[in-house]
Amino acid sequence: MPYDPSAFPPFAVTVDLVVLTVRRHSLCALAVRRGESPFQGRWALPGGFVRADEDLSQAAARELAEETGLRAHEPAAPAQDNGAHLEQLATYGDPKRDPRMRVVSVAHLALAPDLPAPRAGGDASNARWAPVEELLQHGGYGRDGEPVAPLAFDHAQILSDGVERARSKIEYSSLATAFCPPEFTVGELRRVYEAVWGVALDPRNFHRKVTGTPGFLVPTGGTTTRQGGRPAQLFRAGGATLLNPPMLRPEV
Amino acid sequence: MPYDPSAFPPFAVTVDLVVLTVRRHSLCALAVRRGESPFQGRWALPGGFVRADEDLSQAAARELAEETGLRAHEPAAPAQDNGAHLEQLATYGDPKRDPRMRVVSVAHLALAPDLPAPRAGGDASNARWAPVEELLQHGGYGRDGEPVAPLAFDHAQILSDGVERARSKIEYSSLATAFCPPEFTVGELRRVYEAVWGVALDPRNFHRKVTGTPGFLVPTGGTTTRQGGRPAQLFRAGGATLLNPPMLRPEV
DNA sequence: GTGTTTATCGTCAAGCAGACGACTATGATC
DNA sequence: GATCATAGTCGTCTGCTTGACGATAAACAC
Repeated sequence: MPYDPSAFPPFAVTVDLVVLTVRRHSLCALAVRRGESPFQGRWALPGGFVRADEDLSQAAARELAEETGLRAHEPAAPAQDNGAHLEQLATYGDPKRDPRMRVVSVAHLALAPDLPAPRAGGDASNARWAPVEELLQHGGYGRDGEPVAPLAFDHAQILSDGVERARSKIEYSSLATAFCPPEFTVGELRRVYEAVWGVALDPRNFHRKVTGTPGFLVPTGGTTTRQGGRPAQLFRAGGATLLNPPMLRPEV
Repeated sequence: MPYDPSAFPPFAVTVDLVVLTVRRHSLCALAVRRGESPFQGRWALPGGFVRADEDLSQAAARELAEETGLRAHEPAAPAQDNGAHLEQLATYGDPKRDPRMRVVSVAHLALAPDLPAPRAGGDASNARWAPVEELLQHGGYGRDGEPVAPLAFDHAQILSDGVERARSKIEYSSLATAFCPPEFTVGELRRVYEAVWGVALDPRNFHRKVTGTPGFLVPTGGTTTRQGGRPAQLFRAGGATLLNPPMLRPEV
């Protein structure tokens, strides 16, 4: 049976990125300022159209590289290099989500270690790392007193879903190491959990949990004092990707 | 800036459904036989094009109703009525996944109680409930000796992802009740877990766990002997949607 | 009545988590 | 150099949850 173009309505397909990192003890997301209508001048999640010959994950990795310079590695591969974790999040297709046309957006979630400065096509003033609470509180004010308008389109919903995915996934997987540099200390990993969950964790119990889980952390032999205080052992992420039993998120 | 149709390539967007139920102590999925090329005569997951004015979840609910007659309720709503649980699963967009054209499919996962007979547009011979292992083992043979060809398109991958989602989600949520009728016994719920996980669970420990979790099960006051043996209390699903601590899936 | 089936309650030991004391090793400050 | 602050690491104790499993209860089949 030949292909009948009239049998289906045409859609534009985009990828949007929730890029999360931990900066100054708080969970931050990458936001870019829109240069075009609609929502011109408003902050939005980075993203763009999927090309005709591209897979969705390829498109997400390309957008991630364009916005941050990060290479992505697939969920299967371990976080050995300095690339970012990238996984599909969810797809958003409300008919009215883009006033111009029918757009279906496949959102992806990227987790990266603390990065230098963002770049959006070389224009730093149009991209920034912002604490997720700041991006999600509609009508509040940012650190510099600038009024924070709601994110463009349905990006607040997407960001919220991405944050929730990250919060729940570090419970039962070793994904939190994606926020860390290749070598890190137990304390640095704990501060990642504390920033993502917004809670304080007991350093002693945390240390016992992560070092007692086989395959989670592999000591590299080195130590560091970059956090001050007593030198801490350096670890790499081990091969284990699933934490069983999971890390328990304290009740809030 | 006006809308420029040349700025993006057009896609067809479909929804595919992984409809799971528990029948005769085994996890089964709904499969339909394709009447058209490509993959004519092969089994596939039910699905169809998203209409021009439809949201993705609306399209999934419409397809579900067309194939099974089930009404869907959103994840937020409790499973009070006899509808099915429906949630978005993942999106598949490999450029070559459909040989005819560029199709992005937003797969959804539906969980339903054991149903009468399937109907695919009224044609029962072209729809069936099949154990998921049977649908996933490429080149095996079904119960009736009929050779089982691999599912069409990338539907084996989609089904596999849906089964894995269901298996993991009943660990930490009350989702297993979606496989049960509105009123059910602890034993029936246990057999759901056993079928989905493919393991045997201790009836006594299971009973202690589910009845000891506040808000998980609400006794209706009634009893039943439909399973034989001593009459069992009937329960409805309680308001709790998250199980904390989770039900532990035994190592296999 | 006896046996079978399923449901439900109880017991016990092992393991894990939360609370928290104690000690160690560095840099900063006086 | 002594003292202090900071951060890391090792233990201890208690309570809760789990897994294994014994025992009892209430139906049906014969």
